[in-house]
Amino acid sequence: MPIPGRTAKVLLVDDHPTFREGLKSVINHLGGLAVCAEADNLNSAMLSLESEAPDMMVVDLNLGDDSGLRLIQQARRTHPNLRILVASMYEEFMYGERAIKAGANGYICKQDNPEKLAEALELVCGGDMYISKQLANRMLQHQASGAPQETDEPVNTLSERELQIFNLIGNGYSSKEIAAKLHVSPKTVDAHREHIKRKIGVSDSTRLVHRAVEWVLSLRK
Amino acid sequence: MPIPGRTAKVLLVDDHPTFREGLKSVINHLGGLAVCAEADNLNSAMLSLESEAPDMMVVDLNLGDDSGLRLIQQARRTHPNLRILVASMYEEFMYGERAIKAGANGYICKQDNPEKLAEALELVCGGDMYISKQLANRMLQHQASGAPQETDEPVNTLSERELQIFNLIGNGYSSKEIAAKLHVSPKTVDAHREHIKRKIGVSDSTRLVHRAVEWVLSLRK
DNA sequence: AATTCTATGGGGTGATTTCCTAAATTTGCC
DNA sequence: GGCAAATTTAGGAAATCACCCCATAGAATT
Repeated sequence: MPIPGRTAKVLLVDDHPTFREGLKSVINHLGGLAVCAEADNLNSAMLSLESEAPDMMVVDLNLGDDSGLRLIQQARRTHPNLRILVASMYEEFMYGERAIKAGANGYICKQDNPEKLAEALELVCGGDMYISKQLANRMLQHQASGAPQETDEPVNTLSERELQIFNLIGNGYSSKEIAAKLHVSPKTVDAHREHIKRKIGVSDSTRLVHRAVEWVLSLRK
Repeated sequence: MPIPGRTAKVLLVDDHPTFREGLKSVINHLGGLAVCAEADNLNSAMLSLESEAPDMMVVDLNLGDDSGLRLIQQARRTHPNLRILVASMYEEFMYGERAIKAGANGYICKQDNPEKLAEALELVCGGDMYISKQLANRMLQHQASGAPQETDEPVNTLSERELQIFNLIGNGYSSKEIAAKLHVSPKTVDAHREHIKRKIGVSDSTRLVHRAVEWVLSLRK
């Protein structure tokens, strides 16, 4: 019984109508929850938040143009008590931390079965967080290691030099090339890379490149 | 009335249970069709083809390890009369031609609305093809010119396995992770990476990741 | 003045990449 | 059917890189 005394209203935000259909089916069989509106992009989701005043939002991170994280940030700012559950097709370790920092209350994968989805829905609707132990631990470690965990994108905490290198990585340059370009030792670039990795919270260099490219491409649009 | 005189049996193959739920909902409201089995990977799908003898299969291309195309090929070989409809999260022009060549009878996007899905289901189940005019034209042109499409992106010259790995790289997975996902040696993945690099013309692994991420992000419209 | 942050790099170990090679399988073609 | 080409698989060796700890010096902050 997530919201005492009445049925909780849920807004679905996903750009796949058939997936929304499935979500609706699961939610309506759950009891205590009812879908009150649907949206397939950031703007119509924000409008529905105003007009329908839902208690909870289930949101995909990839709304065609990747605006899921921004939607979470905006919704969290304007609706502090809204419960937000992320349903992403990507594994938790890829987007989980960013989603939680943006203001989500829980994260599940679309690959998860309906039982897990139901569990997450009930917990998040009841006001609890729903994240895996692994992610919780990872976030605690990042917290403990002094990572400046603002609601901001971690990119903003990079120093100028680090941002410059992050940008070059995102444009496809190797460490050696960056070193040559900046007239410093490859070891220096290496050190910067390590710092960047710690700041944005990735564990290996494959994902550093991935993030960097993602970021660079997000600037071009 | 797709199959005269009786209800057509449909097998759903998708690794997102909630999406399957949505598909089921649409299909069961359609009349003339009924879901007889579900699967979330290549092997269990092939087993269901044997045990349930469905008339039709609705299949996602990205079954966790991206084995959808291979499933279509195998299913087409062993079940020549099976109707196969692809429901992919990627737009038709990216995977459509590959899917049809592998043996599919139709292709829709998960972003399409249930009406279009219903239309595709009925047409394909009735024995027709369901592809857009654009794709049909493109395939005819390729057929006519005979030559491998030089004007196309080099990505299209990748073999199926190579494309699968390219895609996983673009989603941020390391070679080791890909090897585990595909149940092959990391050395094999490395070899594929080398081949891919040669085909798309990049010299080092940083740029390979860069191109892969770029490509994957370009798939999300 | 002390501390933290930033930029710069060294050193060493183990993992990864790269290159070469090669077998089994599949595919395409005549 | 059968041969050639491409694909998929993977091993070994050498080169490279990632990733850990560490150090120095200047700048910024407190």
